[in-house]
Amino acid sequence: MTVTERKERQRAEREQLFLDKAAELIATDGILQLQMAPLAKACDYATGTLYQHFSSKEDLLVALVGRNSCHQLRFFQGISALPISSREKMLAICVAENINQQHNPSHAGLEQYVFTEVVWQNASAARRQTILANSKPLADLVSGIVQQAIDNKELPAHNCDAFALSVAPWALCVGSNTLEQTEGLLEAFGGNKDPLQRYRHLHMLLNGMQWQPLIDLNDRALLAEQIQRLETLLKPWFSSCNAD
Amino acid sequence: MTVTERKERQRAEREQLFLDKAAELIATDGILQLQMAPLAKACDYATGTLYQHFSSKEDLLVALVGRNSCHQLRFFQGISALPISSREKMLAICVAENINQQHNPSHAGLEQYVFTEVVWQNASAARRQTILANSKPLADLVSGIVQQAIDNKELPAHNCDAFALSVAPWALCVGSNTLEQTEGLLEAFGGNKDPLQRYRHLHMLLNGMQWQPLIDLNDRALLAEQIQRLETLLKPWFSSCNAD
DNA sequence: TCAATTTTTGAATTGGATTCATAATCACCC
DNA sequence: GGGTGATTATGAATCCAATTCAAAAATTGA
Repeated sequence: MTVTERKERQRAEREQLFLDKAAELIATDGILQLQMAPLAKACDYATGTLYQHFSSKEDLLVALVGRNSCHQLRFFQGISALPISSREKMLAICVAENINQQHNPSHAGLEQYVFTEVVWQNASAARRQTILANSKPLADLVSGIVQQAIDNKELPAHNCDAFALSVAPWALCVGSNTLEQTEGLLEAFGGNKDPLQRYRHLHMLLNGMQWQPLIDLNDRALLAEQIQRLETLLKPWFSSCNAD
Repeated sequence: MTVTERKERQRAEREQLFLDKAAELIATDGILQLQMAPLAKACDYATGTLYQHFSSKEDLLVALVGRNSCHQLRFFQGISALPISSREKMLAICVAENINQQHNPSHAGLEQYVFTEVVWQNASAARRQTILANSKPLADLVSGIVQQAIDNKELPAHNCDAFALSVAPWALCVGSNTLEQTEGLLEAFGGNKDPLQRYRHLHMLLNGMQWQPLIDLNDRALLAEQIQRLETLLKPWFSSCNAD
């Protein structure tokens, strides 16, 4: 059925167009300002057409986050293959997320918003299913790094499976994002302006997991150098992942 | 001005009524279903009256979270005074948050929602200011526990101030909540049904911070016993804090 | 008791998401 | 090439709930 295939492809292309434009509008005006009718108009389609792709505005937002996680997957796969220690890979994942957020500042806020009950429940079940399925390889990849560390005896299993262990750094990253994202929060409590702080905290956690090699938490220069090195390593690769 | 005072008091009482009823409606029907007009009606006031207290629906939601953090403060102050080690106090804070969430399941979701850009920016600046000011003593209290640990040489300062250190467990708790909150997320990746997992992760972090006494992460029975003990200790105190 | 002032009221307005009857396009067949 | 039924796109109309605001009610002070 070559006709059906073509239609399907065109449909998929249009969906990408909608998502591209939505991302663009969000980047310039903020999530708050995103409206369905103007978005459709900006893509030269009618409002109704937009609704043939997304069952609701929330559904579109979830789709947007889902697409980003596909990009992240390729990016993260590259990290997994890097010739660095398993512990550094885990750190690199975190650095990668940060690069991604610097490249697209509204994304962090969008992600936080999308996993909110209000938005999540208003997206279609199919869309939720899709984003979970898309994210699975990502979670597996991180679990894989943990498993590798366990197999290499760099990390004791602590009676947990690799996924359960991988949740700890994941939660820490998510939490750090949330706190930094909320405007005025950290400032109101005690001026946290150090962008390396989250990495210091992550290292604390990794040390606590006994993930070898342990690092000296007092050595700020070492941490700065390490993050600098990872960023330099990752940024070109990030650009190449986003070039298509 | 006794007249002005009385008016002010009545106004404050009405505000509490609105908040109580809103919490009740959210608890039964979910955040999604909360509507301003029915809420006002349920309190036997006109819609417009509601808007004399809250500049928008988002403003009301932020107020709701703010009020809860006042309750938490008294609860946490009790913890701070408990005759247990500083490390256990930090753990107890986390347990306390969980008790609070079990007692009021919609609260975790609400909190996540409220600190979202979309909601946060739609609340009035005054309200944001209030919640930050209300939360400050809470943050100070936690920082105080950290400081106490440093002073007692139970915790090395790692070149950071107490607040910066306290952000690490805070972020981990926030992140754990977010992940658990998102329906289907952890289930889709690898069945995490262990309610103690978050505490195990916290202990990993605290071990990594070198917060004495270090605990054996493999000893599940010990962890279960410790959490059990803290819950038993905290629950009566929680009830007495919510009894007024 | 009355007039000025403050507060409350809830119907009307508004903004924007979503729908759906109609029009256009397409795929297929003669 | 044109006719036909099926599929898809359109955007004005609908709907829903947040928000406003002119009028009514209550309060205050004289």
